[in-house]
Amino acid sequence: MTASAWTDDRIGRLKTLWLEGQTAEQIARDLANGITRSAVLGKVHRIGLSAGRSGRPPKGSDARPKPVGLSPARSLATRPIDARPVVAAEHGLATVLSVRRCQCRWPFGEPGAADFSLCGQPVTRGAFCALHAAVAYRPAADTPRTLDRLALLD
DNA sequence: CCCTGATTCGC
DNA sequence: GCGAATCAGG
Repeated sequence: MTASAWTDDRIGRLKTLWLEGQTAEQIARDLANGITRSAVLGKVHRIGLSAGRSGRPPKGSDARPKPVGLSPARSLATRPIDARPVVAAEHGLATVLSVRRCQCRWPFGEPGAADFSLCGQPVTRGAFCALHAAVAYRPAADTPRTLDRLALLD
């Protein structure tokens, strides 16, 4: 078969593992083939993920140290009023910062979004609860039943 | 020094 | 679009 062909299946695994918090090297190892961490990173970036982890700030050529134009007189009473993201945990019961080792880390929504959350259910296998583990750690052959259950999640 | 990820270049 | 190399940060 085509050794390096990023199909939806592999991309899905890539996204899941990446959002799991797995390192590029781990993902590369999970994907197997001839995929190295560089290949994983390249795909991850092109796909739209990346950014949010360590590494390097968005800079390429110009450091842009903010030359001039700084507002001299700014209302120092600028209220740090927030948009009140109280609606947060609508899908999951945990956040990336609050989730514990024993809680399911299945991602809900887009990472970085205000409503992004994690499942938070008791972990059964690896980093997920029984239901999500069945999807994340698919044994080998994905039964249509498993995918059908996924649809029932939401 | 090690590790990580991010960005950029070449194919 | 793909991978590898390189750079930068922790």
